[in-house]
Amino acid sequence: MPTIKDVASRAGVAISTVSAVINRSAPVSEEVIQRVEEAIAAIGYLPHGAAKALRSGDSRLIGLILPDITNPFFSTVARVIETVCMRAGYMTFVYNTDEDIDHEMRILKMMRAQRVAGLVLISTRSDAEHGRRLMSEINVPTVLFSSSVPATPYDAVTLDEAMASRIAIEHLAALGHRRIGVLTGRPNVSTHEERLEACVETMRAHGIEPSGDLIVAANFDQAQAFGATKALLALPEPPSAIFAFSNLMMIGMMRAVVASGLSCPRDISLVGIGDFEWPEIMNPQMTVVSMPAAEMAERSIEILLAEIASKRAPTGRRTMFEPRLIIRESTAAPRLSLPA
Amino acid sequence: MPTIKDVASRAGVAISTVSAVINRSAPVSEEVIQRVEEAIAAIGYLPHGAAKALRSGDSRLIGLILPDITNPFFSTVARVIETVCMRAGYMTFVYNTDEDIDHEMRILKMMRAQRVAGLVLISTRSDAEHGRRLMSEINVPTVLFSSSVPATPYDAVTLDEAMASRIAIEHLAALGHRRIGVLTGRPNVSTHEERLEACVETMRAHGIEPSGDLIVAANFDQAQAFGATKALLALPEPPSAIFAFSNLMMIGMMRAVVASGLSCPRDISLVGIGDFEWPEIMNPQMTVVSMPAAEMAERSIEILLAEIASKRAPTGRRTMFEPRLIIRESTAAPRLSLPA
DNA sequence: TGTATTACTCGAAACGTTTCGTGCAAGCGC
DNA sequence: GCGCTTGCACGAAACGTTTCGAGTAATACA
Repeated sequence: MPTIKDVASRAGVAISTVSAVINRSAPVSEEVIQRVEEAIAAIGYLPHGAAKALRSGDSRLIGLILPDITNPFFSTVARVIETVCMRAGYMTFVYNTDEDIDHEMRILKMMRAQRVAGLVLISTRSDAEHGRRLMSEINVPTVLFSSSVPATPYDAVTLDEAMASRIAIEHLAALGHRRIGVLTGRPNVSTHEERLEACVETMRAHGIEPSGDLIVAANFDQAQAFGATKALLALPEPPSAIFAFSNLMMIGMMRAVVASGLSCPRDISLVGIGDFEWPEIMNPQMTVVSMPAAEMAERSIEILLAEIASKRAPTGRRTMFEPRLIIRESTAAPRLSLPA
Repeated sequence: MPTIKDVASRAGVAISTVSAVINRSAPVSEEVIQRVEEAIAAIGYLPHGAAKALRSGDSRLIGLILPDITNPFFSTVARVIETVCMRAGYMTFVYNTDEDIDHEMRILKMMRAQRVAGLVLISTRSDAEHGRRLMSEINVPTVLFSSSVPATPYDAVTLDEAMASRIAIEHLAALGHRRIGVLTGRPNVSTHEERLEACVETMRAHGIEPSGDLIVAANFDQAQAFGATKALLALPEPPSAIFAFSNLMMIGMMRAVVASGLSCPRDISLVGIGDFEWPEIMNPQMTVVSMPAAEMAERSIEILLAEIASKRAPTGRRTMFEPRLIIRESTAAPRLSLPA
């Protein structure tokens, strides 16, 4: 591959002059610019990214760490971030953690080895201990996405998680449901904790005493949600509605309802957090709490790029977005309401 | 950030010795290895990727270029490739072309600037002219995925496209369909060309003369498939079945059927190429020609890594995988068959 | 007309590694 | 006891850039 040296000698100028015209970092005469650009085109020169990064100390690389790109929510996040980064002259590394904390740390290490200029991190845990580990492993501007980690100075972009639970439970309560099942995520994850707390609060506010039997952790996982839903449905007194904390768990619920020979919403109402791109092809069309994925992604990368550009310390601010309840077909009044 | 120099001075050895223990590239006494490893751990040293790449001439980077990571087919491809690469000590860049040929070339350029060691490319076009452009732009081992480009020396991993069309059309013909619509992709794409040719052949083999009215290009696109399907349905003599060349177009078809107030498979049968992860939550469950996405991805990256490792020229071989017809609910016998 | 300024170009150092030739001591065969 | 190999450690060069101080010619100012 040709180097800047080849360009220089072909154009009959010094290496530093070529650099100046490429980066427009110093005044160069029109005539020399011409010659250099011709030389570049003629030999097909492309600056060597690693050499540039090494010398300038700026990798122009950004890392995105998320649970699973296969999840449509995360893939749209990735697309948005990639697009914005490219426009700003950054390339992106996208890596999957599979919600495995050790793997997350391993990926963080790889990113650090690449000297990424910044990180958007959808972390798998959000307790203080993990926060400390993160702090020791991360030495670049970082924004947390869809989770907030205490004891940590990073900016965060999240949903208003409490509101998400509240509008879902209120919808169900308004329909007349009293026995409401909840498929939650996993302890030490802020989305889990905050949504769960708001669920309980909202139920109590509506005179429903949350029952431990009906609130089950399903790890944000489709298969676990399937199993948990079947178990819930097999209870002597099954819930008349179930609320799930993720889009994948919603799918698990629906599969379980089908597999149990029941029908939604006739036998059971279903709501979840996270929308689907083509609701009309689903059976039934799901009532969901939808989150503005693209807007959130855009905001997070904007915050990150601003922090990188300004070289300012993070503010530790949390930017929240509002979820929206979309009522479709999967929720209805309970079939027969038992006397309270 | 600490450098190898800091490690060296803390361990009381030369820089080259540190390098030798890190890379196990030369014999080092057990005692010195100890000291060096302690020093590394103590100061939290991580080799500088760009410096390594620059000096060694090996970026340990692999590029994956695909149409749209948001498409579940491609996101599973990306996951597989990322996983295999990481295991082999490579990092991956994943970029979306949006099926825009100029954007594809731009991304190729970025990849070249990063001096990626290899490329798996799901190209947007596959005519000879594009092949020539590719050849001039690509100077690293490359495997083409899901497309084959003539006049090009690259290895390719694809579906047996002819078989995909054949089994779909044969299924429809066996059910008794005579007026079969086809939603194709876009000219100059090998998946389009090969599938279309096989469609026509198979129809003729079954005594069905393909009609130009019923074969419409929808660009592999969901929205265009929606429109095309509505148009097909509004024909004076609408088809009794439609076959689409992609999973997204299948969704477009189903939406169009719903929007037209019709019912599948009662009023029309629908088949497509590409499966969905949770067919049972769809209405109706789709009959599809499924392709082994993960296996294909795995094979392609294996071929690429082998080519990189062996430093051998590509063989130009095409590895084909067999599609499989999965019959579910969206196909049935035509409602009333007109006399031929 | 002399001097300060500007516009341009250049050469060399530096970024953090790997690689290679060299040196040195110990062990070996004869 | 001598020369050879072997095992280990070292120093310096090189990878392809950017950056910076310095040099030169032309222009502007007084």
